[in-house]
Amino acid sequence: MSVQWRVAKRVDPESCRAWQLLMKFYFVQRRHLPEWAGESGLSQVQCHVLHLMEPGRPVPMSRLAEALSCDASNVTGLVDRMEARGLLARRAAPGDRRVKVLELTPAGERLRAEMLRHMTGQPLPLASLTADERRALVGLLERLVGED
Amino acid sequence: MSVQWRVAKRVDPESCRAWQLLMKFYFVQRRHLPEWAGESGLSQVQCHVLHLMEPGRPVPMSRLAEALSCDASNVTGLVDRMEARGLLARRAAPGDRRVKVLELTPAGERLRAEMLRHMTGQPLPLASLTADERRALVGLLERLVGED
DNA sequence: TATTGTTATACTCTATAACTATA
DNA sequence: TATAGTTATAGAGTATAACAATA
Repeated sequence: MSVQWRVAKRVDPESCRAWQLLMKFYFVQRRHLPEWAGESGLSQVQCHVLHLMEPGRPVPMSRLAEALSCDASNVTGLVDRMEARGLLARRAAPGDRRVKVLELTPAGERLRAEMLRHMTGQPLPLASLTADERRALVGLLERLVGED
Repeated sequence: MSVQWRVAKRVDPESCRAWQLLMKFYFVQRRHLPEWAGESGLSQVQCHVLHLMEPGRPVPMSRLAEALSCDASNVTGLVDRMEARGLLARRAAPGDRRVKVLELTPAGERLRAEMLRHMTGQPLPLASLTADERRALVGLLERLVGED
């Protein structure tokens, strides 16, 4: 870890400020996550699962563990509880009898849609931006978060 | 909840897209939070506490519960564990003998600085933006997340 | 009376290690 | 042998209710 290396890693002030604000945004959102769950009592990780599970797109358990950056044994219990609540279901995967894929139930799809509705509009004052500014923000975020 | 109300709440496509991307950003960051904790094994909520606790600024327990949107009884256990790890300390508050204020220890300050360093630069490709774009992003985020 | 923080309790989240079934 | 998922276990996070000390 030489001086040269540290100099090479030095970033400009705008990037530092941008990162400060992105971190702050993350924690502001984290604080308001209970509101997104609404009356349903979803936990943070359950909100994350619901966000990841798109209707009509089965997801193997192992892929969920990867997407959550958590251990596979964790996913077992998590899916147990969400399945017991009727939000999703395990199904056999064609081609490999070891894997189980997850699908949203109709109730799960409804709750997911409700959560997404709760998330949009709170708590940031997006309306305070002009139409041009919103377009610029979308363009920048597309570059950062990507399309996938 | 009349039809008029629902029409009044309708938002433009740019705002919808912006919200989709902001939500995605949140969950992308959430996934990478274990990396921010580095070798220290900090949990998500402990990272949140460290982010909130600025060196030299004592915080009452009740204010921490409010900032985390969680119950006061939760804060008791959380602070117990972080205090046991030597990251922060309870102190009596002048003027009101009911309240206890929290302060970072030197070890807590060091770990906080290390966490902030880990957070900046990962996992978003901020370097892919031009200097002008970074300035624009900072300006928009300042408006959204505010200064506080 | 109201507020700050704690305790007791119960449930959820999380990782580690050992295991089964399948590839 | 390696991989997908489960079980057992232990510790951390979380809310509810009841409580003590203070305002």
